[in-house]
Amino acid sequence: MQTKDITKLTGLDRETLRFYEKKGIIAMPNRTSSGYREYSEEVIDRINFTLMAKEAGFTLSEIKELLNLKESGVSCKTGRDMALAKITELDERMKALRSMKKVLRKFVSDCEETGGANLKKQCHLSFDVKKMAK
Amino acid sequence: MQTKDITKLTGLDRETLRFYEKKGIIAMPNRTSSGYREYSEEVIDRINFTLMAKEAGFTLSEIKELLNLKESGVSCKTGRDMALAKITELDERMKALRSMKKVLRKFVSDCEETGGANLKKQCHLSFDVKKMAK
DNA sequence: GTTTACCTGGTACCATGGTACAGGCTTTAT
DNA sequence: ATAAAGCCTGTACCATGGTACCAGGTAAAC
Repeated sequence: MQTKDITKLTGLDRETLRFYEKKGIIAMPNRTSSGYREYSEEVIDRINFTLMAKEAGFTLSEIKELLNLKESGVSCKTGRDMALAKITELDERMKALRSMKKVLRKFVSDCEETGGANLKKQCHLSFDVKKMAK
Repeated sequence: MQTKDITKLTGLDRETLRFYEKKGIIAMPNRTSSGYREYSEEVIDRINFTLMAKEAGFTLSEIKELLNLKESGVSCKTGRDMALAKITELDERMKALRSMKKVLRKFVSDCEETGGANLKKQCHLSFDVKKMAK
């Protein structure tokens, strides 16, 4: 598979692909005799993982670390501990997502009650996070 | 309340506070006769909201937009639609968090089965997102 | 056999979200 | 009254995560 195929399958563009290669997210692929990159299927999974992890709020260097756990020769216990720490982070982030969603839903329902009046009058986002978190 | 008080209550430092002011996240506060900033309580809520929204994956300019919905004179319907769009984004993001968590938990349990062997041997993160999403 | 699409490396540029001075005034503590 | 702590504006700098362009080589289609 060549660059073009990967861009089609992942939605990433050529430049981003090269950028991820430089950052160690994807391995340096084999080359054809003329120097073109020849990717294996595996890269697709790595990229999909990367996109998901990014959406989940991880940075590229965290993602790289996770992707390379296998090759890094780190002990199983260390790897496990890292994963557990990431899970804790995810739980924190989920809490924020839920609070945020609650705030937005409240806003939407306030809006609907006014039946289209100007926002100034009745609807407003409550920023009192402590109250909303309850 | 002065700068110092706000930094104590929010954990943000002075520079970041000024940065948020410049970005329109927090309003330009009143000043004492000597030019010192004098904040009202409201700013605390705005900052807490901002921190939560950031954790939930929103950018500062999205956060600004949300915080200023009230003052922006936008119609209720428009505001409502914006909020609904954000909720959809949050749902997408939550899906990514859940997939990610599943991947990490699988990894942890693989690790535990090996009883401390080297990572290379038995544990590995599955990057096959499609498979994991099931 | 040439046009067109695609690839190469290299470098420069961009926005976002801060962080770090510098140089100077104000307030508080000793 | 003088030092330390705090605040002011302004500018410069930083990392992250890309994006865009350049000059040229390659490959496929017509």
